[in-house]
Amino acid sequence: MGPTRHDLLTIGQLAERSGLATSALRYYEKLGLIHAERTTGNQRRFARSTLRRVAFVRAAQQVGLSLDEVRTALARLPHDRAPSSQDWTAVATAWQSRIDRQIAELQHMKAKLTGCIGCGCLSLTRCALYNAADRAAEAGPGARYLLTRDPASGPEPGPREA
Amino acid sequence: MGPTRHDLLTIGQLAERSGLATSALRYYEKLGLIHAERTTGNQRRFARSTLRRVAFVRAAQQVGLSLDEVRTALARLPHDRAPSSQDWTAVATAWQSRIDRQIAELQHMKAKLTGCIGCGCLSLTRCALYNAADRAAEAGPGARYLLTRDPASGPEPGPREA
DNA sequence: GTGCAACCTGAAGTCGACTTCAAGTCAAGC
DNA sequence: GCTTGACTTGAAGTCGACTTCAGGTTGCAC
Repeated sequence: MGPTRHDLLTIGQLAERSGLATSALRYYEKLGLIHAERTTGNQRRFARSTLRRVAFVRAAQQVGLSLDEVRTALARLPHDRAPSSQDWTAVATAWQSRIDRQIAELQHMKAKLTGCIGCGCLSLTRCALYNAADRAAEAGPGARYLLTRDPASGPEPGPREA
Repeated sequence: MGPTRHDLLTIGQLAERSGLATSALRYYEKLGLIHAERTTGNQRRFARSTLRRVAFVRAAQQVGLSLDEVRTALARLPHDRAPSSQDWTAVATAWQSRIDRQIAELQHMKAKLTGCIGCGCLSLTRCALYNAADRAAEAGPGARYLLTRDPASGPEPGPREA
């Protein structure tokens, strides 16, 4: 099954080449992330550039963006032609700082764990991990990947150990 | 509202002290993550140690564990008494390597972005980012945080640029 | 002994990112 | 021109981690 005709891909071909399911691609189209022309018989035909767009979406997801955020990011790139180096640099640096934040949070967490291994405590009053988890959890449900430490969460009346 | 009586906490008190909603605590109980005794009138009363247990759950979630995995992890710790230093060290080191993996993936992604900024390409054939995203996305739906690059995904018949 | 906040239950709803399903239509190779 | 696989649609289902709701009960201060 080589490419059937000129530059337009069927949804099946796009799926195969992008590694996504056709259902996902339809979903993306509904969200406005990608666009398809239609044959007289109402079947989708995707421009080859859609492959690039889809890849962009997946990459953005890996960085932690929601599809809604991806839509915004895509809106900033030129509509359906190749983005310039500048366009791309802006996006990529934004993503990098996002990644940096995520890494920083992970390292913070790791440092806490190290401390806890040292002390072996799991002490309610002393353990940094507890104080980390304590109030650190209002990031809502759903696709949280790694969130939120919340320093200085006010002095609690010290409880006895359990 | 000081602690009303001895060492048992109502669900409201536990909620306040742990920073979780009562609904979440009931949910945790249903999953078997925490345990409550009951008054004659069927109201929950939590041991003080539950606070520790809840903190453990939240900390584990931050590391990226699902509640189901947390249940497993909790099962490895002594039932409702303070875990020993050894118990804890085992868990914490496991978590650390998890964190390390996550960090590594993020750094991998970041490196790719840096490369892409350099080349400014968004080239279908050359850009590492595309090849990363290309087949990297079968981690199922839901709380994926940062996943999966999939090296060596077979040579595709090189497409022209879009 | 009464008022009311806090508690109880099970069922259903929510969110994001999809997948699955049913029932029908299109494209193209023979 | 017919068959068959790829496509179409909208609606509903899934998953994890909860929240919200409705309708009823308990605990405790006054």
